[in-house]
Amino acid sequence: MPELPEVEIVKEGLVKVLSRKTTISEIEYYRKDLRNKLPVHSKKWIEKQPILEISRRAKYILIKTPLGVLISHLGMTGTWRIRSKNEALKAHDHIQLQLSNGKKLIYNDPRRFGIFEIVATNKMNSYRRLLSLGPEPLSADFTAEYLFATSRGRKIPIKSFLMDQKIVVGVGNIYVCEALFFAKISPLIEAQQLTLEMSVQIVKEIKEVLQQSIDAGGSSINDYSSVEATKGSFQKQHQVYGRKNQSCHKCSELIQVKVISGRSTFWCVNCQKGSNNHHERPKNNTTRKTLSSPSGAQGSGRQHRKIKR
DNA sequence: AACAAGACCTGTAAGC
DNA sequence: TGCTTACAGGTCTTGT
Repeated sequence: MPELPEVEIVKEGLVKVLSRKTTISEIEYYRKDLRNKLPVHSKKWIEKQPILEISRRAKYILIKTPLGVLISHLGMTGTWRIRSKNEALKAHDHIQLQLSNGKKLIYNDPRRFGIFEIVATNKMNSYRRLLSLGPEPLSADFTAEYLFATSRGRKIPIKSFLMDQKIVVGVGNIYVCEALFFAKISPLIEAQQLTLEMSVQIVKEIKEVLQQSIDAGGSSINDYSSVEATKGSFQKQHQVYGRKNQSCHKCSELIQVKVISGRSTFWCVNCQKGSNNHHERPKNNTTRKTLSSPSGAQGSGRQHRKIKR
């Protein structure tokens, strides 16, 4: 479920609930593992300790105390929510954090692709999952020059390249499709075919689409929601993701879908160049980003919600 | 080293 | 209606 914008929203939700004053008084598990075995002995590094900082690195949420850092990755279906008074546990509620102010935080994760680990604070710099991650896409380190240089000699599709967390973090299947649409570049071209000019476009559009999604509260498809259970709305602005056979908002061509390295990939063969797909017709670009104007975006009206009788 | 494909899980929706 | 299959926001491992 969660790419960088969604993880960022969840992290902000945790910031609102936790602080130096409000600590985690107790960590409780309702099963013994997610993707990793749940940490038992190191719980004491977190429990009753002052919260120094809550941050995000890539798709990981980090809750730092003097002794330990609690690490949460949401996998595909992980959520954190506040458990209201007398609320019964639900299916797939795996972890509960009792807070010093009486509130309870619940981690729910049907598919259990998530991660929940505790690392000694003084060993964080050698924590394996954060080693060899690429730059944050919204940081100044993620530049066109960097993308151009790292893509030399790489034959994998640009789409797969951008989803490689060693290259750049936080970009997943939704936002890579969206960013490539705005950059007008086919997901199929080899990474090494990028020109510097194309790199400029891609970097610009990745930053823009991620920031706009954060501003919209993320994309809520199926079950994603924030800690306070609010839904994001960015899915309403998706130009290609999840829009198979619907018409492109820019040129009306039908949106294509193809599996690339195991993930469904959506794009417009007409707007996105390099699909070894001929016509490069310089479409008169009247509608650029319909994004900022909620009035635009509609196009063909119907949303990809099922209306099943 | 680089790349593709499969594995890990469960729920939901589509297809028959 | 009910059974079967395909697919889902992400890593991580295995094999070529």
